[in-house]
Amino acid sequence: MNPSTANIEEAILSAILAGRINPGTRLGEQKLADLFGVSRTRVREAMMRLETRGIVQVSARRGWFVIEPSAEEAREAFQTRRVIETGLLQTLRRVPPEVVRSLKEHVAFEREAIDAGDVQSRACLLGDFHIHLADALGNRLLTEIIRDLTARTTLISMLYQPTEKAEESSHDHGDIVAALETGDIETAARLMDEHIAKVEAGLDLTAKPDPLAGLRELLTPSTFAGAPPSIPSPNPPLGRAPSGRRPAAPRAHRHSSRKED
Amino acid sequence: MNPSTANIEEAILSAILAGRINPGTRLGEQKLADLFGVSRTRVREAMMRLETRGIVQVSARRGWFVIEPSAEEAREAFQTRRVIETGLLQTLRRVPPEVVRSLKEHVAFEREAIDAGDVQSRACLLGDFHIHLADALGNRLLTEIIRDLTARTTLISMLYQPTEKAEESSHDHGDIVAALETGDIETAARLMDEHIAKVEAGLDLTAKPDPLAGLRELLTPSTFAGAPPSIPSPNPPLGRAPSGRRPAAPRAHRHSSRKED
DNA sequence: CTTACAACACTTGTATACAAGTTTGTGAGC
DNA sequence: GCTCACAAACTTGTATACAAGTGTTGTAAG
Repeated sequence: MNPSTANIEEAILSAILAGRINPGTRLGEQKLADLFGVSRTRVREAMMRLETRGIVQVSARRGWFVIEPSAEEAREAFQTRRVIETGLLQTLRRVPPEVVRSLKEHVAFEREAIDAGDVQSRACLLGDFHIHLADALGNRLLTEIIRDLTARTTLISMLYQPTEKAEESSHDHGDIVAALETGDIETAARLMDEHIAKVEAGLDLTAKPDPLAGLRELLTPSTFAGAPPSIPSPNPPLGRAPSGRRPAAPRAHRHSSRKED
Repeated sequence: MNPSTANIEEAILSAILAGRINPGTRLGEQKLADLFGVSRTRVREAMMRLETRGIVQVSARRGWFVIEPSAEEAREAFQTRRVIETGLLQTLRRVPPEVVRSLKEHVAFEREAIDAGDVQSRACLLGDFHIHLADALGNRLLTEIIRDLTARTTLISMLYQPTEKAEESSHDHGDIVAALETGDIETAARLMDEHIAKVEAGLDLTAKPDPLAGLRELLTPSTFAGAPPSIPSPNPPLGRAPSGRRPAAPRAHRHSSRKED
């Protein structure tokens, strides 16, 4: 089968929603072209579409990178989600019983994944809850918008969230569904607002994302004996670059390895 | 200067927001490339970006067309706007005085354009009101979303609106601003909901958009003697001024479906 | 040992050529 | 006169070649 640009787009987006692709990841055109068995042209199309959806960014002649939202952009994304999702709930006059059932089922799946410790499924399901909720309105346009926003906030969480609070989120989801079941839309909207605000508050937006995070992650887990004694450690809050942020290069600048022994 | 893809994108989008480009207009790659003095590649990029934003659609090997939303899609677009814009207002806790002043000024401009009979400015300003309002939050992401949605509903209005009710819309805008000025956010949100609902209700979504509208429009205004006796005109008269300017794509070339006779 | 510099490999940006499909125009046959 | 078949013109789809930068690395001077 010959993957279309939509396939490529979708593959990347769902990988992001599932948390398999980190923010800042470089997505080389040629690599992707080889991977999907098409020419660069198609990959480029997909990347440009993803760029207009706010998922990736291009750095001129350096490559395509999964976005690394700044603190300001993170705030905007969460505010946008609060605006849209509370507005959505308030528009929902009544929730059909089968939708409630479907949502309850979804929350049950969340719990399952959490209990099983399945990190991948867990992240995917937690984001999917909001998409499913949007589906309740049956508005494809709105669902699409929320889907893109969810991808964005998922990436933000990966950048700034010190610890995942999956259980708490799932609990919130359960409360929202419960309110919907009793028909108390107003409460559901309030709970949603608080839920999103809570997720945002759980982030550490003051901490500049570590430009070496990718490398560090690649190196630390391999705890075999031959590894260097200690990676310098997640540094204390270092001063932020004053003028503009550079799209973090995935590879280290140069290893001025002054290791002290 | 060499127009970038963003320039092309923006040129087309603002032409749509200003009502200079009708839904269904064909946008040929080569024509646009010649017009902007670039190769097809750049035009293609711009079109694909606009496609992901829901502004144009491609019909395989036939061309790019400005979207002609179906009745169902129209409903979705208006519902989405209601959800987002009421949500936005409710998020707005207080409105800074200078924003209120700016909005009042904007409404004054609307009135001016309406009184002057400037159809082009009028349509542009009426849509721009909502974009300005979104600006009040200072959330660029949300503003961008609303901008795209406004483009979409502008096109829908061109397709389905039998008569423009510019004065009424501008009046509604004034009421909303007045409510904001007194700090009565709740009322502002309600007014906005009613306003958008009213605009939607003013459409005739039951009427299938005339696939020959473009052609008919091009032919009817020329009321010279030698013209064919009468264009069949299956629909009640649509009174759109010819405004003999030529759009970006000179040919309004429609895919003619089967005609009833 | 550090630093400056130049060459190199690699990536995206853009145009162009050709393939594939659609619409339009033309003429033969009835 | 009308319909149908077929060819020509035109349009988008896709790949490829080359141009233009960017970051890295090797090397030599201080």
